[in-house]
Amino acid sequence: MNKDAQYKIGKTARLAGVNKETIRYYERRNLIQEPDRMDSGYRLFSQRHVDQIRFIKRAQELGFTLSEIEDLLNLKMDEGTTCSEIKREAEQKYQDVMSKIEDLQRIKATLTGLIDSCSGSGSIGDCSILEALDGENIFE
Amino acid sequence: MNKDAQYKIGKTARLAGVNKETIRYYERRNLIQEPDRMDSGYRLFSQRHVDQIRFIKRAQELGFTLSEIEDLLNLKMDEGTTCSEIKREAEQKYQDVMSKIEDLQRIKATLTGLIDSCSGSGSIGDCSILEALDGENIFE
DNA sequence: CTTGACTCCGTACCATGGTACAGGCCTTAT
DNA sequence: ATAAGGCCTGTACCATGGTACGGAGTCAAG
Repeated sequence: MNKDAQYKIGKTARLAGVNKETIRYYERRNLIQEPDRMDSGYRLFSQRHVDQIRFIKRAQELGFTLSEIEDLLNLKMDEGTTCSEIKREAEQKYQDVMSKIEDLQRIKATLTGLIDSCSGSGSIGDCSILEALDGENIFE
Repeated sequence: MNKDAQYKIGKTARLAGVNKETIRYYERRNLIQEPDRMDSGYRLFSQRHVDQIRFIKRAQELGFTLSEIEDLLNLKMDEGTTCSEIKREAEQKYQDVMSKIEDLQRIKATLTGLIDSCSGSGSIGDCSILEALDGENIFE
């Protein structure tokens, strides 16, 4: 378990739980540091790279886009960054998530209304769901 | 207000509240019937087309993708479709929306936890948000 | 030393929902 | 009759987050 172990891309991908192509893609997008190279040109990644890829994956699970994660990583690397800057990013993302939830709640309410209005029997000539979608009054 | 009025694409786009290119795109995707054509090749749309484009837009606002809307339109056109089939689609979409909401609720809770854990002062060396993203234990 | 597995790079492609030309023809108002 | 504006097609491009492929070079185990 050498701290300075170097992994080729396949092993790195397995350790980080992603596809090899994803790693190359992250490298192109500058989401990870350029790896060392063997004489042959093979990439050599360190444990830090693996950790960073996992960081990216976790941030994605929290709804951050890769661009936002890039910003986050830049903040993370910068000695001058304060904790409050990071917190502000998290709070911004919290607001984003909240507003997505609100959008979906409205959609859900509309769907509930449509579903309740539909008897579920008969032909589509009388379907109140289609009528509502045809009309102007869905979001009243 | 002739029921059989025929509009060229620009007017149709204004009436339906979309971009001209969007109409052509919907036509390519078979989301609207092929319009009549003038001798010159100009498309001539009817009020029915306008209504259909609005139908599509409203269904989109409810979270249906264009592929799903295509299915919905096929059901709508088919005389043999029953109201319960339409209702089933709506219920399926309701489930989709619910599960998106649930995902976002979990994300929101995680973000809340991270934000609360962060004092907001100090340098990033001590930032509990970054620590959590570095660690394994974000989701509990 | 051979052979299979691995890696390289560049490019193209996937889905999603459009938008933006370019070059040329058509319509409409004056 | 002419000019401005609208419309045609085909193709390329936008963002997002990757995945796939081909042809060539490399590594490692037996």
